[in-house]
Amino acid sequence: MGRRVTQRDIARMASVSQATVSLVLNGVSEAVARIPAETRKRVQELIVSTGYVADPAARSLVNASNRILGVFTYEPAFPSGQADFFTPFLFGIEETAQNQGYDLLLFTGRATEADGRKRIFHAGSRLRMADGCLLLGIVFDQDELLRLIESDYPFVAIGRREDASGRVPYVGADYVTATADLAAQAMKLGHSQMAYVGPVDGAESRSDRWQGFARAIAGNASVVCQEPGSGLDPEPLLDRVLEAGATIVFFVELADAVPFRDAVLSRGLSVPEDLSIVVLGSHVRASAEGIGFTTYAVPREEMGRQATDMLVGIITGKQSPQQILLKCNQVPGETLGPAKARIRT
Amino acid sequence: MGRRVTQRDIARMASVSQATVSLVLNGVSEAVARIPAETRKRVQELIVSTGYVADPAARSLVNASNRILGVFTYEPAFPSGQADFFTPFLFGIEETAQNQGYDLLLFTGRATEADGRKRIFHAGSRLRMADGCLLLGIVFDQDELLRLIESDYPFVAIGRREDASGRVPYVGADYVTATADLAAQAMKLGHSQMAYVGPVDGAESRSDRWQGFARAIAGNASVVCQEPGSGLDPEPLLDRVLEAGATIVFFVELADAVPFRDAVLSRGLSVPEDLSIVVLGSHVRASAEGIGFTTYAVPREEMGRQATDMLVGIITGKQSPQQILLKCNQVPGETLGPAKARIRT
DNA sequence: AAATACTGATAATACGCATTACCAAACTAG
DNA sequence: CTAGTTTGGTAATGCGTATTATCAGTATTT
Repeated sequence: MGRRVTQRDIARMASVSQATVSLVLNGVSEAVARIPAETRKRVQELIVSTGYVADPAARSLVNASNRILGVFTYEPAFPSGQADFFTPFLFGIEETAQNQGYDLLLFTGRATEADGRKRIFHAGSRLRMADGCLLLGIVFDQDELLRLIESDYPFVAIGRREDASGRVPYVGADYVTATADLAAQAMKLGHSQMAYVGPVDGAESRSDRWQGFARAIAGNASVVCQEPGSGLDPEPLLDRVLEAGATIVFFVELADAVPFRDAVLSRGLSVPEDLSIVVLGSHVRASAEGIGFTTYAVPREEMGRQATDMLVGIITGKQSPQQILLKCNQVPGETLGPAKARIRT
Repeated sequence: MGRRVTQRDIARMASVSQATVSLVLNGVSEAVARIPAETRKRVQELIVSTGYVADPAARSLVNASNRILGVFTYEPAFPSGQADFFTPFLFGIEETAQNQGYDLLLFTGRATEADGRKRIFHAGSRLRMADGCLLLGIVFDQDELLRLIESDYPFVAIGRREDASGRVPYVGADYVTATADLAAQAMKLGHSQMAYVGPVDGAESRSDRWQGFARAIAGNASVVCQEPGSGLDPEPLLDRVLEAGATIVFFVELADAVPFRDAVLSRGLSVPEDLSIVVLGSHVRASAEGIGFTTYAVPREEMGRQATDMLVGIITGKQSPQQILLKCNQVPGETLGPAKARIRT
């Protein structure tokens, strides 16, 4: 490749000094440096015609902004499994970055041999090429969060993070309230024997659901069956659920709910007449899949948008780091109905 | 931002020079600089204990490379409509970039007021932040391609491009052969009256399909019906197809084929007994949608991978720009069957 | 005519790192 | 004792940019 054009090249062409080019480029006010309109214009034109762009490396050496937002995903960003999980966030991020005039730098860093996780900090990390960074993922690394905070590097997490003694700026989804609302709705419909399929602790997004659920039913309904979820065989699961006398099943993962529903139907039972099914959060896709599960929509695009806005605000100093929870909208669906006297099998 | 540890800090602590720290850090061989094991160890320990990481900006200033690959999409990258189109490419690109140790810079640039298209070159373009660039999209801008080539900037297009007098490096899909194969297969099954739904010119990917199709059937079968496709009302389309006496319909867009098939079925006809349907290319998703259309798979991930590899090769000077077409694998499906005496309606 | 103010720049410097040329001291060979 | 060699480093430099102090020349005021 023919060497990149530098300010010196432009300076030579315009018969001025490199300093002048820099001053024109950054449009400094008359107060700090006087450059007559004529010279200014001459340099400007060279800049445009050569397609010159300041080298981000050199700029960040002298502590200037690059109009680049970093995006780091703890789990591999694209590889298929995660695809549907991350892409909605990226939609929102890209849209907002575009509006704000920032480009996106996707950190691809490889997973370490040690624990198979990606690391933000590692020899050769290009984190500082970006003016700030968005963090996505299910599970975060504590030490890295601390280090980010201590180094005062602008960043925003997507998803609630109570790590690092609560100093992590984030835009999350209010799983607690949304889940509690669904549970309350179920109780109003007469359900008192409930099953819950999914993890009850671990990442915030998991434990929040369980807590919202547990608090809502406290005293007025009981959990007769609780399973960890994720790839369970639907048939034995259904056996246990019916055995326990549950009239409704709450699923954390849509992926678990789909085969379960099939199992219910193929056993001659109907949903929600005989058994109600509720999914705790899903993306827009869920409704497009044909089956109208009762659930709530996690506003992933909007989370991406607001996180990006917040990050830009922090970078430009117009906003201080915050912690925001967005409301999840209820999706009525067709799988939640009134409780019915239990059919013992 | 609290100042970070630099090589100078470490040098002071270890009572050596900054140069020595750099030499130890990069583990240069004895041949180029002799550092006794003792000193080496002392410095190493300081590096570890301080958690020092070389500033990527300073590093790339020296190496004249940013280890960043740009990604430019002519159509908006993520916004939902295009989502499923671009993401498979991005999977492959991300995977390979990661393996090669490059990060990805997504150019978000806005569409111009004038024609609603995005531009690579515009005031403030950060193209040159990347060491090279991947180009995605259906329709490219001729002038910009020329400018890229003339400026000797490393880039690779995804999808065949015959613009700019054939000097565009690309990794494309062999639509011609794949389409011709399907057409030949159809003829072997006795089809001679064919319908073709989709554009016959415009972008290479469109015209390639038509040409592969037209050449394959030349003389031995005839096109009794040709429609532009894209959001056609399926009912009238079906009328015209049957009217014309076609025994098979080729669709460029899966999105057109799905409602068409529904229309056929709801009219009491069966596929492929009464009418065969073939889709000219689709992503992996197609098969997962439940309906097993006869088609061929465009290897989008692989295109992304090979394009990225080529780009890195060009940047590092280990490879010269090339033009590559990848084979599309046939997907047998269940919608292509033997031709049958036509039912006149 | 001398002092002062303004104009239009530029030279110099720092940022953090990699790299090369060079050097003083210790050691060895003759 | 001198010349050469090896050891263990260091000083200097450049990468491309932003920024500040400075300056030569011209215009204006006293």
